[in-house]
Amino acid sequence: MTLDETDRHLLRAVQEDAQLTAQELGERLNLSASQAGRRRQRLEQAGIIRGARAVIAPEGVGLVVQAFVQVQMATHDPAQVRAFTRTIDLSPEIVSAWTLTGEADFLLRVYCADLAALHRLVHEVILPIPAVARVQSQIVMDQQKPDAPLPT
Amino acid sequence: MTLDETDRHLLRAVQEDAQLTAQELGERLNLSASQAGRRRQRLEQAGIIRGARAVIAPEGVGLVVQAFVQVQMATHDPAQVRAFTRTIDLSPEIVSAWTLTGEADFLLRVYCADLAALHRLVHEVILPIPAVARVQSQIVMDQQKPDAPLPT
DNA sequence: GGTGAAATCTACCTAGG
DNA sequence: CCTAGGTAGATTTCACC
Repeated sequence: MTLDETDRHLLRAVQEDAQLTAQELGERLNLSASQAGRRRQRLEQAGIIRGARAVIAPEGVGLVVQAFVQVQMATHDPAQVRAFTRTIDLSPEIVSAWTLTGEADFLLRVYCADLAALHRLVHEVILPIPAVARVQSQIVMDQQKPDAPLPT
Repeated sequence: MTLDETDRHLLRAVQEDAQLTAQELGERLNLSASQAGRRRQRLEQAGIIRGARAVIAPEGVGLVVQAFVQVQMATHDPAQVRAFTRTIDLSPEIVSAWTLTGEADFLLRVYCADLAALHRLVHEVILPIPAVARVQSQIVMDQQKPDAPLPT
């Protein structure tokens, strides 16, 4: 699918606010409401706009500790790694997990109620998994740039 | 503000899909549409629901390389660091940036069109900044757990 | 690009604990 | 008195022109 400059502008707009009406979107793009709505719908059907997520204030729900946890595996044996990815799936504090190139095999993004909860997650949940060799957690002190739109 | 179990259930639901109608939300929560809408509105006004963002498929807009870039600073002098944070703000490929405890001072999340673009960002944009001492970038191979709702 | 029917939101109202 | 459910007018969407 080919995107023109107006499409890219639309994608930036809905990433900042998914609740814009077709009317408001049209004003930003210098389009009529019907054209703006039509373009948005086309991008949804093409799978480029995947959906919309509400943004929650973590402090509002008592999650004051954010951290990134790097995990190095002792083995790459699929059966062993599977026990680890299962734990990822089942731990609600782990909201995102990526496999990375380089020395750290996994990067986890976690939200906890307090430092003790983070400590428990690392030492009682992640480290005891046989496939895990080493864990390093870094606490987020400040978010300098908060989730900007993708560079389209 | 105090949240009951229904509020937490609502927050999980709108994080998965912010476009749910009050009707649909009510069905999931065993509430009438009017009550579901009222609760959502209350959580918005309390600032717990901050808004909604569209989720874009990165590949759909030609961004096939995702990476995390760790940056260690040579100095903590505010004026020097400022030049770095300004670059963060001005670089569209850098979508998120956090300051962390531990050896790496900043963690950047970046999206690029290709490996060459990532290489240029690191070597021609970030590394030349005087305040920057060391940069290590790790490319995302796979997203194991994709942005789950916050554990509420 | 515009229009109208259908659906949605939201402010207001009523009932029950 | 406070919370839940229902209703009607205004707003938004979307298929069609």
